[in-house]
Amino acid sequence: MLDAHYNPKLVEKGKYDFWKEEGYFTAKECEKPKFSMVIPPPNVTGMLHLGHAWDTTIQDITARYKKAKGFDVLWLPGMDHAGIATQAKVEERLKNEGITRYQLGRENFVKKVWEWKDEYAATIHDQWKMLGLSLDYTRERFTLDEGLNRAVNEVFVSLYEKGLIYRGERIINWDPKLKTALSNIEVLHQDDPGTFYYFRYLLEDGGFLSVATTRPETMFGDVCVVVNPKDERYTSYIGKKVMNPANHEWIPILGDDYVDMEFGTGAMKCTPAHDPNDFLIAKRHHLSMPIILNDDASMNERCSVYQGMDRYECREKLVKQIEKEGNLLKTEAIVHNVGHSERSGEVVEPMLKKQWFVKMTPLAKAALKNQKSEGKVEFLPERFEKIYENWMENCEDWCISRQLWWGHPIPAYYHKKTGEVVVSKNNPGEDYVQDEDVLDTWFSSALWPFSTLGWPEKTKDLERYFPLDIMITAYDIIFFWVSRMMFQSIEFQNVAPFKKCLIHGLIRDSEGKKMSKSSKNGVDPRAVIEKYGVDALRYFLTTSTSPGMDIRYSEEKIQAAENYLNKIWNAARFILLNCEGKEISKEIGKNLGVMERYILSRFQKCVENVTYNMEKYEFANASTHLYNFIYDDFTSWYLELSKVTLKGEDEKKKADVRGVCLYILKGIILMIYPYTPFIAEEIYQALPEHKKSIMLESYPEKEIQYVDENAEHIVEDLKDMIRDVRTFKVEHQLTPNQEVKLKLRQKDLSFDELMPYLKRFSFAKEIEIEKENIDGAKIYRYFDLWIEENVNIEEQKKLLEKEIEKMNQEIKRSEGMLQNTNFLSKAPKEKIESEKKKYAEYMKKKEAYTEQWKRLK
RNA sequence: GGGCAUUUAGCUCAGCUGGGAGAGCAUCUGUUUGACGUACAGAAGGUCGGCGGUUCGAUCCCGUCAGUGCCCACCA
Repeated sequence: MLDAHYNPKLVEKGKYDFWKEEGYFTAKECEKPKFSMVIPPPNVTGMLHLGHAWDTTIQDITARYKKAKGFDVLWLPGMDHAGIATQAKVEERLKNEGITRYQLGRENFVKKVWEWKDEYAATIHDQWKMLGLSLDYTRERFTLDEGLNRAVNEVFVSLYEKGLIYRGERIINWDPKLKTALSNIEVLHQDDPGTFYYFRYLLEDGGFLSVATTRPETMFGDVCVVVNPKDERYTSYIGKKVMNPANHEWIPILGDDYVDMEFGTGAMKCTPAHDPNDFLIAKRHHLSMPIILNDDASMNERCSVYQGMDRYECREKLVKQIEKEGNLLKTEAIVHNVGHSERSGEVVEPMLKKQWFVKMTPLAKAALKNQKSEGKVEFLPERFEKIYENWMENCEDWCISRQLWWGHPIPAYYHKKTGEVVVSKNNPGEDYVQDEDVLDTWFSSALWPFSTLGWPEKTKDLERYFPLDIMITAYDIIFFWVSRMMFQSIEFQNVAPFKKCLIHGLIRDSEGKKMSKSSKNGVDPRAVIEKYGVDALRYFLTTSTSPGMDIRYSEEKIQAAENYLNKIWNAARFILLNCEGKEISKEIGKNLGVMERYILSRFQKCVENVTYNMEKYEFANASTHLYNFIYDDFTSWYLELSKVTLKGEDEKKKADVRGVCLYILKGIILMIYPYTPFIAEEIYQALPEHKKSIMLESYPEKEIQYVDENAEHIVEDLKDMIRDVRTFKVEHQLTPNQEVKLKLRQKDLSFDELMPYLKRFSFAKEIEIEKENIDGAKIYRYFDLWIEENVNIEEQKKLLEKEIEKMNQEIKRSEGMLQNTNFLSKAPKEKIESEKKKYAEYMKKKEAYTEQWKRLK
């Protein structure tokens, strides 16, 4: 028997290991249709946060639901080596020990990172377990494992051979702290305050040009000043020379359409090696491209006395020097967009460097074309498709080489003497050295949907489970990951990697701010689980918002979830207590009482609504339907009403009630099970008849033979009556259990079966049924319910007047519609019919109230 | 500068193709009814951001204005 109180800790204990050991998480080739997904591999950089918990719980619900629906479900787990992020963490740890990675050397450093990886993989496993994720551990992968490395090399070599990967010298984003190149999307742009400096550039034949910049230190790398050839102010200067006030070199004035005449002074300095636009201008005009920064963003040997100085220190000192020389015209405080490294936060420096790139145009084109075909990926919600496409349409070549040690080595080899480049899966020989860089982490993550299934081998798993049925992830990595999985899969598998893509939002703190380490507003899932249990956390995460929207963390809601689970727990306990050792009808549905017919019918509708929403991945809607059924129909009404029978003498009826209760209880816990598997399993195991685990059960199906509209109507009427009596008591300051006398006028409805219920729930001493009009002053409402108690006539009248006024308003509204010829001619038939019905209902009620009002003398 | 989303009860949010405004929490009143006080019964609370338009009818569709949040973008 279930304990008297729901205790999440006791309930959760041992279940995960049980499921895992029984092999319930393992996908098997079998007769069933397959349903496959892969976990977005978490970085091995640290703890999982609430965002992970949310993302994985949605997936777990999906996996468990599909399994219960009869699918052979594969949910493949794994982790990401997270190149930059992990390396940075390990370096930081070493720094605390006073060691740098250079002191360790590459090999030893990488060994240290593997140690780190093992440590954090263990933590992540613990957290997956804590969350109850039904992951197929027999197929777990790591982005840096051997098999995935084969996939990476295969893809790299293939793309290179197709001309879709190239090595080239271009302006890339340089992170001076981590000393590596970054791709465009690893740079976060933010508005920072800055200064716009206006300098005097002396002309060779007298006079000067005013040129403005926010980065004076880059002037050491300037090769010209550019003006728009259409700019009449400057046309005569083109071809002449000006003096760079930083290094006093004479540089030419060129004309180029790129320059915006409206902006600044209309004359722009050009630093080809440190600005993407300047780079393009320099290319057009065949100019030199001097680099002036070292890898740590200090000034290099081209910068005279500033050599070795940090870029900002140089900026400050240089401006002072120029000012001293009388060439600083003015300064202006501005706010401008500055790129920061996503990982280190450092201001990114655009730099001319030789790197490896993926040529995006052909790949993006194919991906976009696929989205217009039958094989398109269905985004949920739909709007994210546009965001994805928009990015695909505008993306630039992807810089994939990183100057790191932790990651997939680039399968490119250089001849020691000739420098010849060989791109190959194997080392071409002793005369060659391998490229020292590694690949962007996302290069390997992009292959995740098929590399984890064994590709490039033709494995059974790949054949059976690919493409995936759904990908579930947050909107902040659509560009990083979703888009890249798409074009790689289309390129190498000729098909999109998944059929659907369910996008969810981000979790925010209770104030609505993004959770982050720096603002220290992060909530540790483990603390929440400790306090409320994982089922409550899972329920909160998956029912608090609609698809695509952010969640605001709310401890109150988690508390509410726990209360809800306690409610289910107690309902189950009540039912089981009443069934223990008693006779239970096996076959329900025959000669049932009206209450049982009612609740069975309501339950079918609940199953229908829940299933409908589960299929659409509308987990919040599905849970709301279930919640309403459980709270209102089942526990607040049916279980209370059923006590009438259970306390009675009729053994057959009692057995029926027990049978119905068990049937519905089982259905309820099967529907709540994907959300809250632990409590569901616990209750399931307590059922008189059950399999070894709830994981072997099937999802409830709607059973049409139990739908009974008539029973629903009858019981709704009864509920109305009971509510009326309750309200009456409150309004007259009677205690709820105050005994009253009821008289009611029997009309078309047969109340006989309802009498015991009405009596018990109204605390009626007696109920008199009048065939005719009743002559009396104590009348209550339209059910023709008379309540003989100390009724304040004036108050009663007022209440009735209020009701009548309400009805009048409804009638007025309804009449307005029904007398409107346009409505009658244009509105759908059903609308008109239902409106007519409503109208009749209002009239009937009004009439009854009015009649009663008249009796109140 | 583009784009996406959002504005509904004190708070957090639902509201499914236009047809009588909902939930949870909070508030107030009452309840030792034998599953649950982590509960039960009731109550109060909203000009659905503003203004136009379409429609017989708009929280819902269109336009516009305003507030909020986010994403993208090479303006020195």
